[in-house]
Amino acid sequence: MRPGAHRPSVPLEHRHVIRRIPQARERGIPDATVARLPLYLRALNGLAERGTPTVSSEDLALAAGVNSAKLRKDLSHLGSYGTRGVGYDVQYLIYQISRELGLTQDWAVAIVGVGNLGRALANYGGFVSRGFRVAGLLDADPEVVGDRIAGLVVEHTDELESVITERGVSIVVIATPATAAQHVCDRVIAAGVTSILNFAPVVLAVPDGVDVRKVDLSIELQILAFHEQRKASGGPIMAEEWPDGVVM
Amino acid sequence: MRPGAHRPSVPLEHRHVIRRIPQARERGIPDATVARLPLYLRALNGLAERGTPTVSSEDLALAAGVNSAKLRKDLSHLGSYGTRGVGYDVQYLIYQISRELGLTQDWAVAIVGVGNLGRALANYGGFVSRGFRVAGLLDADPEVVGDRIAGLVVEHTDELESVITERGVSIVVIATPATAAQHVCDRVIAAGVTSILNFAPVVLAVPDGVDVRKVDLSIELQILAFHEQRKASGGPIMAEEWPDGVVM
DNA sequence: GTGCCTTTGTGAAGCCATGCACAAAGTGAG
DNA sequence: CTCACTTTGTGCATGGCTTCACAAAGGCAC
Repeated sequence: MRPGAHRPSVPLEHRHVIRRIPQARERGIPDATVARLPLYLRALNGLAERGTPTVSSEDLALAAGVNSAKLRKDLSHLGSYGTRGVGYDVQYLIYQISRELGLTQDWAVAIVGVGNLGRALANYGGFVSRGFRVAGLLDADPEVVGDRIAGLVVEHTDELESVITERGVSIVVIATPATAAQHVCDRVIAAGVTSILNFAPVVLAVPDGVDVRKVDLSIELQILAFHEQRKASGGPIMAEEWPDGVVM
Repeated sequence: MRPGAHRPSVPLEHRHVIRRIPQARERGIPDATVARLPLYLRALNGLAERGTPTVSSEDLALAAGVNSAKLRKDLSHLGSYGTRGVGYDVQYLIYQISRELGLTQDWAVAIVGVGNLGRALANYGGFVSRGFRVAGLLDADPEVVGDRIAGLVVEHTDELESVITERGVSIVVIATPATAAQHVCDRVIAAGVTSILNFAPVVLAVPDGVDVRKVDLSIELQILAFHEQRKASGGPIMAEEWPDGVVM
C-alpha cells in the first residue's frame, strides 16, 4: 500500500548540531503556541517585505495581534533567538519558525470534493505560498471529473488511493458533502494519511495517531451570533419558558 | 448607524426571571463551552431526525466527539435541563441551546468579496439552515457585480453602508483579498456592525466591543504540517544550524 | 572600561478548563 | 413502599495557559 509513504520529511537523522541546543525545544511545544506560530510568521513576512531587519517583541506582538509577554514566551519555546536590547532578526526568526512548523519542506496536499469550497481552496494562493502544493483534486461526480482547476485536472475518487500513494500526499483536505466525509476519511487513512483538514460539518471518527483539524463555517457564525445576542439584548437572561404546549 | 453599538456586554442588572433561575446562567458561559454548543446542537439535530426522544450525556458526548463529563458540565452552564436516570429530552435541549446561541432569531448576514470563497459561502447550506440569512453579496469588481449567486444579485461595495443599514445586517463575512480586508472592516464597523467573520489572512484592527472571528485555511494547514513533521521524524530534535553564510 | 538604556527570557502567581468520582435524584419492578 | 439501577449535576484536584514583573544580557556613548 505505500511502503515508505508518509514520511514526508526526509529522515534527517544525523545532522550535527552546530550551536548550543536551545533548552526549551527538548520536549514538545505547547499546542497553543504552535497555533500562533503561523500568525507570527505572517507578521514577520510582512516586515521582511518592507525590509525591516529586526523587530522587538512589542512591535511583532502588535502586528500579530497578541500580547508581547505571550509572544516572548512562545518564541522562547523554540529557543533563544532574540538579542536583548535589540530584538529579533526578522530573517532568522522566519527561518526558525518555518523550520519548526515544517515549512522548509514540500507538502503534497490532495483536495477531495471539488464543489464551491473545494474550488476556492484549490485556487487559494495561501496554499502554494508556503510549502504546500496541491497534488490532486478529486471528486465523485463524473460531471466534474476532467475539469481543469488551478492548473490541475480533477480526477475521480476511484483514484484516491493511487493519487495518495504515487504522489506522496501526506495531508488530505476533505471538502465533500457531510454524508461522504466519513467514507473518504476512512479511505485516506487506510491509504496511510495521518493528517486531515476537514471542512465537512461532521465529527470524523479516526484511530489514534491521526490528526484531524476541523474548519466549520456555521460554527463560527453561531459563536458570533451568541456574542451578538449578548450585546444586543443587554444581557443574557430573558425568558425562561418553553413555548406553550410543549411537554417535558 | 446604530447609536448604542459596541457596548459589549451590558450590565445585566435588574431583569426579572420567570421560572427558577438556572443558577449557572447568572454569569457568562465560558467561551470554551460556547464554542462547543454548536457541536452539540448538530449532534442533537441528527438524533432528532432519527426520531430519538431522549439521549444520555454518554451517547450525546460520543456523537459530538467529546468526553461526557465535559458535556454535562457544559450543559449545566445553561441550566438544569436533564432528568437523572433518563437523560436529556432531545427537542427541549435543541430549543434551549438554540435560544442560548441566539438562533431562534433571524440573523442577516452580508458577504463582502465574491471570489471563489465568497461564492462557496453564499452557496453553503449551513448558513440558511439555522437562523442565518444571506442578505447581501458585495464585491468591488464591476465584472462580478450583477451576477446572480444563490438567488442574490451581487452589489457593488459602494452600497455597503446602505445594505447594512437598510437590511439590518448585524454580521458581516469578509472574504476579500487581504489587502482590502482592513478597509472593508473599518467601513462595516463605522456602519454599526460589531460581529465580523474574517477569512482574509490578516489581523484586523478593531475597537473594543467588536468581535472578530478568524478562519484561516493556511494556518490550519501549517498546524497540521507541524504535527505531521513530528510524527514523521520520530522526534523533535533534528538540526539546529542556520544555513551557511548567514550571520548571527 | 563604565554607566545607562533597551529588550529579552523566565520565575511565579493566578486563571480557566478538563476530567474524575460521587452524592443526589429520578425511574421502574415487584 | 422499598430496592436496585441509571444518569445527572458538581465539588475538587490537576494541569496548562496567560500575564506580570524583573533580573540578566546586550548595545551604545563617552
